[in-house]
Parts: sequence; structure tokens; C-alpha cells
Amino acid sequence: MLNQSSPLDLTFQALADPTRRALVERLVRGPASVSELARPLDMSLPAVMQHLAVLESSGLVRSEKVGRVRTCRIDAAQLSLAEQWINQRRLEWASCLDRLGDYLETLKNNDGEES
Amino acid sequence: MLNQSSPLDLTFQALADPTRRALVERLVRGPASVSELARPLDMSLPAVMQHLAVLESSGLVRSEKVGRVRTCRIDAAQLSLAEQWINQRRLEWASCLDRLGDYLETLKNNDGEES
DNA sequence: GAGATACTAAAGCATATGCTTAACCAATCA
DNA sequence: TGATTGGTTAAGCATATGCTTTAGTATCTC
Repeated sequence: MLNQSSPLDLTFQALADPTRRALVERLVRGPASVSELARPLDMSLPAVMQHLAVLESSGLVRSEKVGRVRTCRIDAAQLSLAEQWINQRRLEWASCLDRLGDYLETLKNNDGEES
Repeated sequence: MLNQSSPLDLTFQALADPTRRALVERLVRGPASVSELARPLDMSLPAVMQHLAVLESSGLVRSEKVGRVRTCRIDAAQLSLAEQWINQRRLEWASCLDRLGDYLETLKNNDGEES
């Protein structure tokens, strides 16, 4: 495996966990402190911190500490990256279907011309 | 952890691996057999099969065996699911930014009215 | 029927992941 | 100053993941 993960690896990996998606769902509605984020979650604070570390290393979340409270916020650029990858695949898939459609159409027409 | 993964978990998890994304990138251009998919990849056939199993259990890929060859193809519905989740988050984030903008605008106006 | 081909099944292994608990530090409050 | 609050570090543990190799089992092809 050997840690050479691409940004896309890290982003999808980050989104693959329900707790982390819950954190993202919370953070898109505005910034929050660590303990604020942890409150509704049914796990220890260190566990939440580890999820936040994953989100931060993927670039989905940024944070800064003022006094003793760390405030976390979304970085939407990384969300776009993941979305774009998926969107690109769907576009290719659609154009593949189109070509298939054209091909089938051609077959049908040629069939019509045969005797 | 205890295997109770949601479809979204499985989909993002499936997309988190570069080999599996490569398989998806290949398959959006049309169906392919297992060995055809394995050919360009630098790993054993069983390893590729395991990746395909992950993709299939996530719903991103379907396959059927005819004779001795198994043909794999994309199921785009599952791609949409992942895309929709991300898109939803981006929409919420945008509307959050809008509200913030409105709020700042209000502050500015009130500021102008003061003294 | 004897290969070759295409895939599958099983075991094993190294590393990664998702938690926990038990300290610990550093701002803030009383 | 001494307690509280908010966060951090470290260690440990169970399970999951991503491979490997080895040994199959069906299907073709000749």
C-alpha cells in the first residue's frame, strides 16, 4: 500500500465513513469547534479528532486554533475535485451509450436496405 | 466497525482506491472481461478479482458470466448516488455563504445608518 | 481426450483503520 | 491559585484491506 495516496484517494477515503460524512454535513452549514462537532456523535473526543485529522489531510476541512478552541470549516474546492471525477465518468458513460445507440441505428438501417 | 455499511459508504470506499477508479475509467468506455481488465494492471489476477468484487458489492459494477468469460459493465445509478451526495453538500455550502453575504451586507448598511 | 484459457477459492501476511483509555497541556474562570 | 474547559498525545487492540501464492474448476480448442 505504501502511503503514496493521491488527493482523490484521500478525498473519497475521507467520504467513505459515515461519521466523517456527518461532520461534513454539519460543517457545510457553517464553522464549528471540535467539541461542538463531537457533541452529537456517539464516540470519544479523540476518535472525533482522528476523523477530523483524516478530513483535514484530505483537504476537505481546514481548521485554526484561537486560544484553546479549534474552529473547523469546509474547504469546498476538494468537494469539487471528487464531484468532477464522478461527473467526468458519467459524461464518458453517456457518450458511450450514444455511440452504442448510433451503432444500433446504423445496424437497423443497413438491415432495412438488405433484401 | 461491524459490517453495516450503507450504499454511500460502499460507493465512496470503492472509489477510494486508484486501481478501482482505473477499472471504472475503463468500464465507462464499454464492457470488458475480467482478464481484459486485468491486462494493463500491475498485479495478479486474483487481486483484480477482489477489486471487482468490491466494485460489484458497491453496485458500481455488474457482471455476468457466459461460458467461461465474465463480462463486467458499469451501473451508472450508483455513480449518481455519490455525485448527488456531494452536490447536495455543495449546494448547502453555497447557500450558507449566501446567508453570510446577506448578513455582512446588513451589517454594512446598519453601519452606514449609525451616529 | 489433452492441452490451453478464463476465472475462482482459499490461505496467509503486512499494513491500515477505527476505535478505546489514560495521561497530559494550556487557556479560562472563580 | 486552583479547578474547569477544550483539546492533544500516546499506546493498545480488534477488525479490515490489499495484496500474494497455490491450487483448483469449468470451458473452449485442437
